[in-house]
Amino acid sequence: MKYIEKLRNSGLRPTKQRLQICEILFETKKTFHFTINDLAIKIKDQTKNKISLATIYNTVHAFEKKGYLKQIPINSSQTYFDTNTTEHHHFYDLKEEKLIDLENCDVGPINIKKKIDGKKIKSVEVLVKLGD
Amino acid sequence: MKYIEKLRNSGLRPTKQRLQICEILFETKKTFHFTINDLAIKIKDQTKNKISLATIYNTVHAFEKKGYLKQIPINSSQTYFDTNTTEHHHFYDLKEEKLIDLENCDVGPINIKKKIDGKKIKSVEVLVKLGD
DNA sequence: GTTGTAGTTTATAATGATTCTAAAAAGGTG
DNA sequence: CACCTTTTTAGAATCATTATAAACTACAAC
Repeated sequence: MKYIEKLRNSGLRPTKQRLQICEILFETKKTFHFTINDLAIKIKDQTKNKISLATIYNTVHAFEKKGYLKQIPINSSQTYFDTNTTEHHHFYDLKEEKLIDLENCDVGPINIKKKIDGKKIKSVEVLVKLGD
Repeated sequence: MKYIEKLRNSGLRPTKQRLQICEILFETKKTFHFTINDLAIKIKDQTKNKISLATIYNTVHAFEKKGYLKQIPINSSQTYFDTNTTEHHHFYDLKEEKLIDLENCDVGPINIKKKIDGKKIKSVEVLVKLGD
Protein backbone atom coordinates (compact mmCIF):
# COMPACT_ATOMS: atom_id res chain seq x y z
CA MET A 1 0.00 0.00 0.00
CA LYS A 2 1.20 3.49 -0.85
CA TYR A 3 0.57 4.77 2.66
CA ILE A 4 3.06 2.38 4.23
CA GLU A 5 5.92 4.21 2.57
CA LYS A 6 4.66 7.57 3.79
CA LEU A 7 4.50 6.23 7.32
CA ARG A 8 7.93 4.61 7.22
CA ASN A 9 9.40 7.80 5.76
CA SER A 10 7.96 9.65 8.72
CA GLY A 11 9.55 7.19 11.12
CA LEU A 12 6.28 5.48 11.99
CA ARG A 13 5.29 1.85 11.82
CA PRO A 14 2.21 1.18 9.72
CA THR A 15 -0.47 0.38 12.23
CA LYS A 16 -4.20 0.02 11.68
CA GLN A 17 -4.89 3.43 13.23
CA ARG A 18 -2.24 5.23 11.23
CA LEU A 19 -3.41 3.66 7.98
CA GLN A 20 -6.93 4.87 8.72
CA ILE A 21 -5.62 8.36 9.31
CA CYS A 22 -3.76 8.17 6.00
CA GLU A 23 -6.89 7.11 4.17
CA ILE A 24 -8.70 10.18 5.35
CA LEU A 25 -5.83 12.57 4.76
CA PHE A 26 -4.51 11.29 1.45
CA GLU A 27 -7.29 9.25 -0.19
CA THR A 28 -8.43 12.06 -2.44
CA LYS A 29 -6.51 14.28 -4.80
CA LYS A 30 -8.55 17.21 -3.57
CA THR A 31 -6.59 18.81 -0.76
CA PHE A 32 -8.22 20.30 2.31
CA HIS A 33 -7.69 22.19 5.55
CA PHE A 34 -8.40 20.68 8.93
CA THR A 35 -7.88 20.92 12.66
CA ILE A 36 -7.12 17.94 14.86
CA ASN A 37 -10.70 18.07 16.06
CA ASP A 38 -12.07 18.07 12.51
CA LEU A 39 -9.95 15.05 11.76
CA ALA A 40 -11.06 13.18 14.88
CA ILE A 41 -14.71 13.69 13.92
CA LYS A 42 -14.09 12.62 10.33
CA ILE A 43 -12.39 9.46 11.54
CA LYS A 44 -15.22 8.60 13.87
CA ASP A 45 -17.79 9.17 11.13
CA GLN A 46 -16.01 7.48 8.25
CA THR A 47 -14.44 4.52 9.93
CA LYS A 48 -16.71 3.79 12.92
CA ASN A 49 -13.42 3.26 14.75
CA LYS A 50 -12.61 5.89 17.29
CA ILE A 51 -8.89 6.67 17.36
CA SER A 52 -7.62 8.38 20.47
CA LEU A 53 -6.62 12.01 20.26
CA ALA A 54 -3.06 11.24 21.37
CA THR A 55 -2.57 8.99 18.34
CA ILE A 56 -4.02 11.57 15.99
CA TYR A 57 -1.77 14.29 17.38
CA ASN A 58 1.29 12.06 17.13
CA THR A 59 0.62 11.00 13.58
CA VAL A 60 -0.26 14.42 12.27
CA HIS A 61 2.81 15.94 13.86
CA ALA A 62 5.07 13.27 12.38
CA PHE A 63 3.64 13.97 8.92
CA GLU A 64 4.04 17.68 9.44
CA LYS A 65 7.66 17.28 10.45
CA LYS A 66 8.33 15.18 7.36
CA GLY A 67 6.54 17.65 5.10
CA TYR A 68 3.51 15.54 4.19
CA LEU A 69 1.30 18.10 5.90
CA LYS A 70 1.72 21.81 6.46
CA GLN A 71 0.64 24.01 9.32
CA ILE A 72 -1.16 27.15 8.27
CA PRO A 73 0.01 30.21 10.20
CA ILE A 74 -3.11 31.83 11.55
CA ASN A 75 -4.29 33.13 14.87
CA SER A 76 -6.90 30.73 16.04
CA SER A 77 -7.34 28.69 19.17
CA GLN A 78 -6.82 25.54 17.13
CA THR A 79 -3.98 24.68 14.81
CA TYR A 80 -4.92 24.38 11.15
CA PHE A 81 -3.23 21.90 8.86
CA ASP A 82 -3.25 21.64 5.09
CA THR A 83 -2.89 18.52 2.99
CA ASN A 84 -1.71 20.76 0.15
CA THR A 85 2.01 21.00 0.77
CA THR A 86 2.90 22.95 -2.33
CA GLU A 87 3.81 26.59 -1.83
CA HIS A 88 0.53 28.43 -1.88
CA HIS A 89 -1.37 31.00 0.13
CA HIS A 90 -4.68 31.55 1.85
CA PHE A 91 -7.62 33.81 2.26
CA TYR A 92 -9.07 33.77 5.74
CA ASP A 93 -12.69 34.82 5.96
CA LEU A 94 -12.84 36.56 9.32
CA LYS A 95 -16.61 36.34 9.67
CA GLU A 96 -17.04 32.71 8.73
CA GLU A 97 -13.65 31.69 10.11
CA LYS A 98 -12.96 29.73 6.96
CA LEU A 99 -9.79 29.25 4.97
CA ILE A 100 -9.80 29.43 1.18
CA ASP A 101 -6.86 28.42 -1.00
CA LEU A 102 -5.12 30.93 -3.16
CA GLU A 103 -3.34 29.18 -5.98
CA ASN A 104 0.18 30.33 -6.55
CA CYS A 105 -0.89 32.00 -9.78
CA ASP A 106 -3.44 34.08 -7.84
CA VAL A 107 -0.61 35.90 -6.11
CA GLY A 108 2.17 37.65 -7.97
CA PRO A 109 5.71 36.46 -7.25
CA ILE A 110 6.95 37.49 -3.83
CA ASN A 111 10.41 38.90 -3.70
CA ILE A 112 12.04 39.01 -0.28
CA LYS A 113 14.90 41.47 -0.58
CA LYS A 114 16.20 41.32 2.97
CA LYS A 115 18.64 38.60 3.93
CA ILE A 116 19.64 37.39 7.37
CA ASP A 117 23.18 36.05 7.67
CA GLY A 118 23.40 32.32 8.21
CA LYS A 119 19.68 31.81 7.77
CA LYS A 120 17.83 30.24 4.87
CA ILE A 121 14.27 30.96 3.88
CA LYS A 122 12.26 27.83 4.55
CA SER A 123 8.85 29.09 3.51
CA VAL A 124 6.99 32.19 2.46
CA GLU A 125 3.35 32.26 3.42
CA VAL A 126 0.78 34.92 2.74
CA LEU A 127 -2.43 35.25 4.71
CA VAL A 128 -5.06 37.56 3.26
CA LYS A 129 -7.76 38.42 5.75
CA LEU A 130 -11.21 39.06 4.35
CA GLY A 131 -13.99 41.17 5.82
CA ASP A 132 -17.32 42.30 4.40
CA MET B 1 -2.25 63.02 28.16
CA LYS B 2 -2.07 61.56 24.69
CA TYR B 3 -2.97 58.09 25.94
CA ILE B 4 -6.38 59.16 27.22
CA GLU B 5 -7.57 59.72 23.69
CA LYS B 6 -6.34 56.30 22.59
CA LEU B 7 -8.21 54.69 25.45
CA ARG B 8 -11.43 56.61 24.85
CA ASN B 9 -11.25 55.80 21.16
CA SER B 10 -11.06 52.16 22.12
CA GLY B 11 -14.14 52.49 24.30
CA LEU B 12 -12.18 52.34 27.53
CA ARG B 13 -12.09 54.71 30.47
CA PRO B 14 -8.63 55.97 31.36
CA THR B 15 -7.73 54.16 34.55
CA LYS B 16 -4.42 53.97 36.32
CA GLN B 17 -3.82 50.42 35.10
CA ARG B 18 -4.66 51.18 31.50
CA LEU B 19 -2.44 54.24 31.46
CA GLN B 20 0.45 52.14 32.72
CA ILE B 21 -0.16 49.63 29.95
CA CYS B 22 -0.15 52.49 27.43
CA GLU B 23 3.12 53.80 28.74
CA ILE B 24 4.78 50.49 28.08
CA LEU B 25 3.17 49.91 24.71
CA PHE B 26 3.38 53.38 23.23
CA GLU B 27 6.08 55.29 25.14
CA THR B 28 8.75 54.70 22.54
CA LYS B 29 8.78 55.28 18.82
CA LYS B 30 10.56 51.97 18.41
CA THR B 31 7.90 49.35 17.80
CA PHE B 32 8.10 45.84 19.17
CA HIS B 33 6.52 42.39 19.30
CA PHE B 34 5.15 40.90 22.47
CA THR B 35 2.98 38.24 24.01
CA ILE B 36 0.59 38.89 26.89
CA ASN B 37 3.06 37.19 29.16
CA ASP B 38 5.95 39.37 27.96
CA LEU B 39 3.84 42.41 28.65
CA ALA B 40 2.84 41.25 32.13
CA ILE B 41 6.49 40.78 33.06
CA LYS B 42 7.47 44.17 31.63
CA ILE B 43 4.73 45.83 33.64
CA LYS B 44 5.79 44.16 36.85
CA ASP B 45 9.43 45.11 36.27
CA GLN B 46 8.95 48.67 35.08
CA THR B 47 6.12 49.85 37.27
CA LYS B 48 6.43 47.73 40.41
CA ASN B 49 2.66 47.55 40.14
CA LYS B 50 1.29 44.17 39.24
CA ILE B 51 -1.70 44.43 36.94
CA SER B 52 -3.91 41.38 36.76
CA LEU B 53 -3.81 39.29 33.63
CA ALA B 54 -7.51 39.83 33.01
CA THR B 55 -6.97 43.58 32.74
CA ILE B 56 -4.02 43.15 30.42
CA TYR B 57 -5.97 40.81 28.14
CA ASN B 58 -8.95 43.17 28.06
CA THR B 59 -6.90 46.24 27.30
CA VAL B 60 -4.74 44.63 24.65
CA HIS B 61 -7.77 43.17 22.91
CA ALA B 62 -9.56 46.51 22.92
CA PHE B 63 -6.52 48.13 21.30
CA GLU B 64 -6.27 45.33 18.79
CA LYS B 65 -9.93 45.69 17.85
CA LYS B 66 -9.47 49.43 17.36
CA GLY B 67 -6.31 48.94 15.32
CA TYR B 68 -3.78 50.35 17.80
CA LEU B 69 -2.17 46.92 17.96
CA LYS B 70 -1.97 44.09 15.46
CA GLN B 71 -1.95 40.35 15.97
CA ILE B 72 0.78 38.55 14.09
CA PRO B 73 -0.46 35.39 12.38
CA ILE B 74 1.88 32.66 13.48
CA ASN B 75 1.55 29.18 14.90
CA SER B 76 2.66 29.44 18.45
CA SER B 77 1.07 28.52 21.74
CA GLN B 78 0.92 32.21 22.62
CA THR B 79 -0.55 35.06 20.61
CA TYR B 80 1.96 37.60 19.38
CA PHE B 81 1.08 41.26 19.08
CA ASP B 82 2.87 44.06 17.28
CA THR B 83 2.89 47.75 18.17
CA ASN B 84 3.76 48.47 14.55
CA THR B 85 0.36 48.69 12.91
CA THR B 86 1.54 49.73 9.49
CA GLU B 87 1.32 47.10 6.77
CA HIS B 88 4.54 45.19 7.03
CA HIS B 89 5.73 41.61 7.22
CA HIS B 90 7.81 39.28 9.34
CA PHE B 91 10.61 36.81 9.39
CA TYR B 92 10.16 34.08 11.94
CA ASP B 93 13.36 32.41 13.06
CA LEU B 94 12.26 28.84 13.69
CA LYS B 95 15.22 27.91 15.86
CA GLU B 96 15.24 30.93 18.12
CA GLU B 97 11.47 31.42 17.92
CA LYS B 98 11.97 35.10 17.29
CA LEU B 99 10.15 37.53 15.05
CA ILE B 100 12.03 40.06 12.93
CA ASP B 101 10.38 42.93 11.09
CA LEU B 102 10.49 43.09 7.34
CA GLU B 103 9.97 46.67 6.21
CA ASN B 104 7.51 47.06 3.43
CA CYS B 105 10.33 47.96 1.06
CA ASP B 106 12.02 44.62 1.86
CA VAL B 107 9.18 42.80 0.12
CA GLY B 108 8.13 43.53 -3.42
CA PRO B 109 4.50 44.60 -3.91
CA ILE B 110 2.02 41.79 -3.40
CA ASN B 111 -0.65 41.51 -5.97
CA ILE B 112 -3.66 39.41 -5.04
CA LYS B 113 -5.41 38.56 -8.29
CA LYS B 114 -8.24 36.46 -6.95
CA LYS B 115 -11.42 38.17 -5.74
CA ILE B 116 -14.16 36.80 -3.54
CA ASP B 117 -17.61 38.26 -4.14
CA GLY B 118 -18.87 40.49 -1.38
CA LYS B 119 -15.62 40.32 0.56
CA LYS B 120 -13.01 43.01 1.00
CA ILE B 121 -9.34 42.46 1.70
CA LYS B 122 -8.66 43.65 5.22
CA SER B 123 -4.99 42.79 5.43
CA VAL B 124 -2.22 40.99 3.59
CA GLU B 125 0.42 39.47 5.81
CA VAL B 126 3.52 37.58 4.81
CA LEU B 127 5.37 35.27 7.16
CA VAL B 128 8.80 34.13 6.05
CA LYS B 129 10.08 31.20 8.06
CA LEU B 130 13.84 30.99 8.53
CA GLY B 131 15.95 27.91 9.18
CA ASP B 132 19.68 27.37 9.23
C1' DG C 1 -18.45 67.61 47.69
C1' DT C 2 -21.76 63.63 47.95
C1' DT C 3 -24.10 60.10 45.87
C1' DG C 4 -25.41 56.73 42.48
C1' DT C 5 -24.51 53.82 38.87
C1' DA C 6 -22.16 51.88 35.27
C1' DG C 7 -17.74 50.55 34.12
C1' DT C 8 -13.17 48.29 36.14
C1' DT C 9 -10.02 45.49 38.56
C1' DT C 10 -8.86 41.52 40.71
C1' DA C 11 -8.18 36.75 42.29
C1' DT C 12 -9.76 32.73 41.21
C1' DA C 13 -12.29 29.29 38.67
C1' DA C 14 -13.52 27.43 34.20
C1' DT C 15 -12.46 26.21 29.55
C1' DG C 16 -10.28 24.08 25.83
C1' DA C 17 -6.36 22.73 22.96
C1' DT C 18 -2.46 20.23 23.44
C1' DT C 19 0.95 17.22 25.77
C1' DC C 20 2.21 13.75 29.10
C1' DT C 21 1.85 9.24 31.42
C1' DA C 22 1.70 4.63 32.36
C1' DA C 23 -0.52 0.42 31.56
C1' DA C 24 -2.45 -2.61 28.07
C1' DA C 25 -2.09 -4.04 23.20
C1' DA C 26 0.14 -4.90 18.88
C1' DG C 27 4.20 -5.03 15.62
C1' DG C 28 8.16 -7.30 14.20
C1' DT C 29 12.27 -10.29 14.70
C1' DG C 30 14.33 -14.50 15.84
C1' DC D 1 5.67 -19.03 19.58
C1' DA D 2 8.42 -15.83 22.67
C1' DC D 3 10.49 -11.68 23.35
C1' DC D 4 11.21 -6.92 23.25
C1' DT D 5 10.05 -2.56 21.43
C1' DT D 6 6.77 0.51 19.73
C1' DT D 7 2.11 2.02 19.84
C1' DT D 8 -2.46 2.94 21.57
C1' DT D 9 -5.36 4.51 24.89
C1' DA D 10 -7.87 6.82 28.65
C1' DG D 11 -7.16 9.87 31.67
C1' DA D 12 -4.34 13.33 34.03
C1' DA D 13 -1.47 17.43 33.58
C1' DT D 14 -0.33 21.76 31.47
C1' DC D 15 -0.85 26.22 29.84
C1' DA D 16 -2.96 30.16 27.41
C1' DT D 17 -7.02 32.34 27.47
C1' DT D 18 -11.77 33.57 29.02
C1' DA D 19 -15.46 33.91 32.43
C1' DT D 20 -17.12 35.12 37.09
C1' DA D 21 -18.41 37.68 40.83
C1' DA D 22 -17.18 40.62 44.51
C1' DA D 23 -14.71 44.80 45.75
C1' DC D 24 -13.39 49.17 43.78
C1' DT D 25 -13.38 53.51 40.85
C1' DA D 26 -14.63 57.03 37.30
C1' DC D 27 -17.56 60.40 36.51
C1' DA D 28 -21.96 62.64 35.90
C1' DA D 29 -25.99 64.53 38.39
C1' DC D 30 -27.25 66.68 42.14
